[in-house]
Amino acid sequence: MTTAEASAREDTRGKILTAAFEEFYRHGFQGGNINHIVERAGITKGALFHYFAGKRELALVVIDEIIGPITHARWMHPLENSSNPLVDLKREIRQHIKEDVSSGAYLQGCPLNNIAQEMSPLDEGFRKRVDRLYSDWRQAIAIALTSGIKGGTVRKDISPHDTAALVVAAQMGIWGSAKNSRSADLMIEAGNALCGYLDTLKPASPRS
Amino acid sequence: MTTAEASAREDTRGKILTAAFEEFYRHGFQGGNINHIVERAGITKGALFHYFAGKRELALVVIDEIIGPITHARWMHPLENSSNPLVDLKREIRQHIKEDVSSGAYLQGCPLNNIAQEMSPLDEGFRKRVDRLYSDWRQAIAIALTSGIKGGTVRKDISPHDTAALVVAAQMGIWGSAKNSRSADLMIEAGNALCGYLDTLKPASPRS
Amino acid sequence: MTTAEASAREDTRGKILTAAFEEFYRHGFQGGNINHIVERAGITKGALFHYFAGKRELALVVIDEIIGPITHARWMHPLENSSNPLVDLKREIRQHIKEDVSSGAYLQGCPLNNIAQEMSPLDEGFRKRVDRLYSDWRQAIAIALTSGIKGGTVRKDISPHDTAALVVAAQMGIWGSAKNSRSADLMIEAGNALCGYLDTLKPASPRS
Amino acid sequence: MTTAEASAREDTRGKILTAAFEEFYRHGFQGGNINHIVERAGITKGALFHYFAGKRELALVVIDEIIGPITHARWMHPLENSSNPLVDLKREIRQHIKEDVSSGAYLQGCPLNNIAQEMSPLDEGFRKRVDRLYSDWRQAIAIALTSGIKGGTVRKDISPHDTAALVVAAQMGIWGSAKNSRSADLMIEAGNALCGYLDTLKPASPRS
DNA sequence: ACGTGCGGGACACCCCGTTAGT
DNA sequence: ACTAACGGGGTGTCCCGCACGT
Repeated sequence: MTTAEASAREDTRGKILTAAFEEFYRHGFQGGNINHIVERAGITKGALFHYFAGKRELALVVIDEIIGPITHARWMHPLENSSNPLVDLKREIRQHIKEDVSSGAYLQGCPLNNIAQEMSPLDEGFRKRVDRLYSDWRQAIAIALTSGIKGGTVRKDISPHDTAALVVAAQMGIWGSAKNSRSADLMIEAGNALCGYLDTLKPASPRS
Repeated sequence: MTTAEASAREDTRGKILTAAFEEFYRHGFQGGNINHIVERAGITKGALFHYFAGKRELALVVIDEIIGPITHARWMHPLENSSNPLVDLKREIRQHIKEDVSSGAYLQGCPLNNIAQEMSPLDEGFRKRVDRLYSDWRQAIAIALTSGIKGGTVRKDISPHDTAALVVAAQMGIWGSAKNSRSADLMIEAGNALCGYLDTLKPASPRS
Repeated sequence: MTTAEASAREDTRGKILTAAFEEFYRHGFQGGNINHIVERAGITKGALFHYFAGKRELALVVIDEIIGPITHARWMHPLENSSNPLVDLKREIRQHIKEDVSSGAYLQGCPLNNIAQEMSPLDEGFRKRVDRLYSDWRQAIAIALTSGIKGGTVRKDISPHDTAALVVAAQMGIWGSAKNSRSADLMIEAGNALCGYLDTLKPASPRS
Repeated sequence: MTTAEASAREDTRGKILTAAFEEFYRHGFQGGNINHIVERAGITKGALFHYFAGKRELALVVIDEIIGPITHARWMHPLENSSNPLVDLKREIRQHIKEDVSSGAYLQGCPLNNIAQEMSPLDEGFRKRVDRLYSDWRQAIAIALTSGIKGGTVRKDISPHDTAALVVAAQMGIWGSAKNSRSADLMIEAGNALCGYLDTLKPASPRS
């Protein structure tokens, strides 16, 4: 295969994935329409079927190749080798809120959470892939908190494992709340409260 | 209309609503099947369309008459006239986790959140009803916290409004996390962390 | 339900079955087209789906309610209480050949055999229903032959069981041959030979 | 073209034909799937369409080059220059039943008859090729019987033409019956009866 | 108040064939 | 000779809602 063909292939495949991500993000998996995907990608059903075995398989690849990398990039990479996880977590949170508010993404919800809530109880294939991402995310936070405890930037009496579970859950809930309420303010306010919570995890300052 | 007729009417209507709640809870609104509802309710489609204008209207009534009352009973009533909101909130949370773990409800997610995540961006009618419930819930917590501040059982330097938003969001996220992971442990651990957060809202003990 | 409704129901159901029989007879089950059936029956797909769960189930009912009764009426009933099975069998064979030749049915083959050859190896549900009809047919012949042996109109040294199997097989093959060759003559000639075979089953005349 | 090239060509073509025969034998022509053929042959669709104009043409070549030669070898060649056609026919029949029972081929039916029953009324190209094979077969038997009459091994008062038609039809029907019933016994029993029929074609022994 | 036959349409699937390339 | 991306359409499924009945 030539380079041109390979890139054409990746191009078409990528267009399908992008269009599928958009469609499923907007209408959910069950509500998503294959014809819309085909139209938006500017291809035909034959091409789609050539690359993906069906709607379900397409959605699973969207999770693996679109949603997964985004989640890693946004939530996990910034915490790697963090010396002060509380600061880094707060920066992440504020950064993500700022972006979602200005882009309007807060109105559509978290792509990962959307698909999770819809499909987890219905399809084990979806559930496993989504759960892996959330597990990784929780673990990344727990590791950062543990290293923060060692480095003295985090209180020693908290459970990194439980705390990580709460932080992830809170962010799922915050984005979901903002979506339901169509309220950027709500996102900001709850975000502030979450940052306030993270502040309580700092070691008691020696003298105050 | 006689009393017997009226109660027969309520009986049929109630059976439809119960069956519809079950169906939408399990498969979502878009994935829910009217024929299944009809079968489970032991009635016919004619009866369903006699009482409800369509699938959408049926689901809206389910929110109003089934999910709404449950939410009020579980989350809002226990906080009314609370003298110590932190204690009451923690009791609520632990109670709900215990129930959901033993009933297996943690596997299906929160009925309100499920429908919220699926339908809020797609249909304004759904969104408004769901948002009203969440708003009420947040307000109930905020009022309780405010009264706690006045009563000296809650720190004075926190924002009841923001805190309420976080508490509600956290619980949305916790139940959703447990659903995705099929893990009761995760629900318990994140619940513990949430209770730990609530403990940080207590006024600094006079001497420490 | 009123009589009018019931008969309307039977009417629609019957129209679908008749149209389906025609379609499957002409194009086979796999090649048969549901849209053609709907058009020919003058109904809609909704009505078809109301009465039958799908293409497969429709075809199975066609076997039970159309092909089965025809087969019984043509091949089995005339042999009941036969005192001279060889004569009755030959009359059946000649009668059926005459009818098929004049109606042109010899060009389309035997409805039962068509569906049998196509679907038996692919679907156990089809196979069982078809096999039951052929079994009944063979048994009807075997019983008649046995009773002919007792009555002295059939040779005592033949196996009614094996002979019945051959007679049925021969008729399957004769109709099939005529279909392939588009030749009424072939059907007549092979039918003559089959009648000749039946003649050899007569007891040796006492003196000759 | 070199010898190596030619043989490579024949190799690919042959693999396609073998795979196509298998597929059409199992699922019929209409139910047969080109992708399965391509996969089983270990080639690509491009190669298939390079050698054959389409699904239909492929199937026609399968008849000509696979099914036809098999039929000739099994049914016609053994009868050439037969001095005692009844003995040779019976040997053929018993041999073929033994083989089909032990190989399980009785469950799949006769490849020629399968395609004949499915496609003869739908496509004249199929019909003509299939009919030619059956005609040849009938003629081979008729010629052998005629020569048997001349040689004194067959009764003089039978019609070789009609008898040949019945013998071929009976074998079509026997194999078909066994396929429908999934019964090797049925094949054997009907085969016995057919051999019994052939025995009646022997000239009456001078005195007994 | 409630049953039932039925309308009409959309949706996912999947499949045969072509064409630009090497 | 052979490849692989791709075209385009037909097919079965199935579902929501209506229009009558009684």
